[in-house]
Amino acid sequence: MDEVDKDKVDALFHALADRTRRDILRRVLAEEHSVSQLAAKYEMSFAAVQKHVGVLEKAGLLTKRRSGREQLASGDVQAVRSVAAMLTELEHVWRGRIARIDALIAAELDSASDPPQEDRPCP
Amino acid sequence: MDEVDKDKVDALFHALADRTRRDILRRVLAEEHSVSQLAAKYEMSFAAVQKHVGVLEKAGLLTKRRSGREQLASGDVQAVRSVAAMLTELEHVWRGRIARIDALIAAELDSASDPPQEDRPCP
DNA sequence: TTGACAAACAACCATTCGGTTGTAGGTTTG
DNA sequence: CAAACCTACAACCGAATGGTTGTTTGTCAA
Repeated sequence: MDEVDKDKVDALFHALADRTRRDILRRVLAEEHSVSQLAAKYEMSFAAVQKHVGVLEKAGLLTKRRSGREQLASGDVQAVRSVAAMLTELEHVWRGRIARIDALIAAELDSASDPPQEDRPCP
Repeated sequence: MDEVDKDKVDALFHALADRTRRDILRRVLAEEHSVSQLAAKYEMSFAAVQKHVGVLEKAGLLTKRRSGREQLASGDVQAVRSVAAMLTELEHVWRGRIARIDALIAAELDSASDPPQEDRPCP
């Protein structure tokens, strides 16, 4: 994976690592909102919400479009999917481990049913 | 959602928002590793890697088990799945928006094929 | 028993983060 | 035009983050 890609992934997860930003993302995925509309929903300054929107935008999780004097934010489901895909890939890594463990167990069972071997004078 | 849950989610995404931690998680999902084994893979101090492992552990993304003088870390795929599930839920929110838009369009097409209405003296 | 290795933990430092206030510019509306 | 509104942005502040070094404790091996 490229350095730039890693920066992108860092930005995506970091953007999602704040509850206010996750809430904003949920709203703009469900419907377009102006920054003011969003700011009205939270007990913090307009500038703070504006910054959160900026972080989500830089991460690519949301896009803005101008409409008169308002800036309308809309969630980008593709970016959300790309994050989900990374986690799925991690799950595949785990599946590989389980597959290897299963193979080991199978090999052990096999050898247990094998004909007696020369180095087994134990009992 | 509970406050404690939000703390948990914050911790999960924050833990994933660092490339070194994502790499560590990939390794321990594929196979158990001692902290020393992990530390050997990165160009940073043992203590730094130890901290990263600690962050992943607190987030619930990995568990440690003692073996002699080593501490073996193993990835928890359930935690990874829970994060993926949250993103899927976000995608569902977006689907709801699309469904509503489709409904609107359908309604508009319907009214276009409706019999002429009283307030349409335009042409 | 004495080293050598693995881990935990504390203290410190520079940077980033999440929040604030204040100022300035573009757009509607009266 | 003037007033109100929406947004952008800079400067600042306390807290958290990611890294370092150093010390301590527990475990294995010679």
